[in-house]
Amino acid sequence: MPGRTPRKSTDSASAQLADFKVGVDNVIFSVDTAQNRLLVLLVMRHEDPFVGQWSLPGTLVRQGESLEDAAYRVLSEKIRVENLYLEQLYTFGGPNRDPREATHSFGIRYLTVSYFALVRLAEAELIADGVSGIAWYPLKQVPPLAFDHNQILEYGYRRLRNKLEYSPVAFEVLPELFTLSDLYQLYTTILGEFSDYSNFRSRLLKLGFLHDTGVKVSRGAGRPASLYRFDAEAFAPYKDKPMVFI
Amino acid sequence: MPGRTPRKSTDSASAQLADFKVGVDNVIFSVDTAQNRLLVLLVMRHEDPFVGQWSLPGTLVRQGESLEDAAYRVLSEKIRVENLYLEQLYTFGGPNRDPREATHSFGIRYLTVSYFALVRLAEAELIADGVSGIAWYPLKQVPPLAFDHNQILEYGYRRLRNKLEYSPVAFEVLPELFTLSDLYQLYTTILGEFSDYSNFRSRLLKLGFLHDTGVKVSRGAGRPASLYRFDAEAFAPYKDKPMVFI
DNA sequence: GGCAATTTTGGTTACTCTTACTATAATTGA
DNA sequence: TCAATTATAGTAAGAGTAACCAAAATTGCC
Repeated sequence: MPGRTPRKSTDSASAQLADFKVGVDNVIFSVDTAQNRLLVLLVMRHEDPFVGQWSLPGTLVRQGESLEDAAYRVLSEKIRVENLYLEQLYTFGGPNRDPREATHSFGIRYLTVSYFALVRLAEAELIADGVSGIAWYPLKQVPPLAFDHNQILEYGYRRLRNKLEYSPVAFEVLPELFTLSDLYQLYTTILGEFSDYSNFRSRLLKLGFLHDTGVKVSRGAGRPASLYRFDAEAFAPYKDKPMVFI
Repeated sequence: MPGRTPRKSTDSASAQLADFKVGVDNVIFSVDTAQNRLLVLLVMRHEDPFVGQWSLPGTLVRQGESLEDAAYRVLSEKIRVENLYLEQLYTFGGPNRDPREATHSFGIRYLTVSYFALVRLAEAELIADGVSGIAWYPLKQVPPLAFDHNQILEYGYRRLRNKLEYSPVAFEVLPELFTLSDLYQLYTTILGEFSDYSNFRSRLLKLGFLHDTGVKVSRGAGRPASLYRFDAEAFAPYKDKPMVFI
């Protein structure tokens, strides 16, 4: 398209195109039902930019590798996990978001595609190799992170709050068996106070996708609670419907 | 981190990293209230891969340019528009999604960050420069597109349907002044039958963010309808609340 | 063992919202 | 002027919600 680009440059566009390295960074959440805390997985950096600082687990994308493959690869390098929920979050690609852009060769940009993941704490075994620091951090205690990772984390947390309201992601982070109180605590710690416990119970139970196993557990004082299990099949009718789990 | 990469390769990671060109592609929706059709903006390709085929308006990202800037740049090259809603949609970056990866130099990958935009038809003047084909296509009549753009479009359409249910994006595509029937038609053409018109009216009106201008318009037979205006301030209380506009 | 505190569970009641439907008003076209 | 059409208004039954309350089953302490 000759003669119409509104910028300070020639029309042979390739002259001014940016070259990119592409990374993926994972925001991996879990919950500690015992202590009732939302956790996020962080890793210590051992390489050049931001050495010694905590960061989201990420990697650069390799030749022939899809973005999602790369996301799974980092994950599998850090934790051994049975089930996990993974979805793409947001892409950060502005100039100057990575210090390597300035130091390295000429004009390379660093773009990152962030992914959002949920895992069950009990099923996620951290891979400690002696060298790399890796830890579940309570969200409230997350330190300043490398790169723009605090921003990415904030983005992931927003996504978590949204998804919690109208999709059954709660059951991706809760243990396989959980009490209704666990479920309620999860909602309140993430969304804040939002409903009476008693009403929450009856609403959820009426929907019919929580099955009472009959097993009772006692945690400290009080009447023992029933352990429930999420029934994905029974949930199916609500899939893709605009339903709100307040 | 020496000695732990589970792949067929050396540890000096940079050897196997992919190099990327990054593009943005816009899924731009509007509605024709007269004919009651959902429209998407397509452009004819004049360059090498997929010459002569329709595609989403897109471009490659330039040096120093942010992703969003690039999205706005394409947009402003194609249409002159007063207001517009723009948000990032999804990033497609798998290998082999662009034929140039095979033909061009060694190992370059093409990644695209897609954006989702809504504009008012009356306020969007298409920029015809004699050369480039550009057109509003009714969604149902979209032909096979270049690259994986049909997939991106499908993704954008899904986003539109979702957003329509719990956010006031309808007022981004409707004209400034609209009748309640316009609004209802928009919802039904995009979401399908979902509610009685009478109930839809009273529900929306009770929420209090639609202001009756008092002006009446007559379109063919039937009683003239009032023109309404969306009041963003009055809507504010519902912002970020899990409210469904079914 | 008994009692208080605690937590789960199962309600009740008033109120709001939704749904399905009916009726009336104001226009156009024949 | 009348029929068709579209907008607007309202109503009644039923479903769902919110704010409570009470009983049941445990722990911990005396």
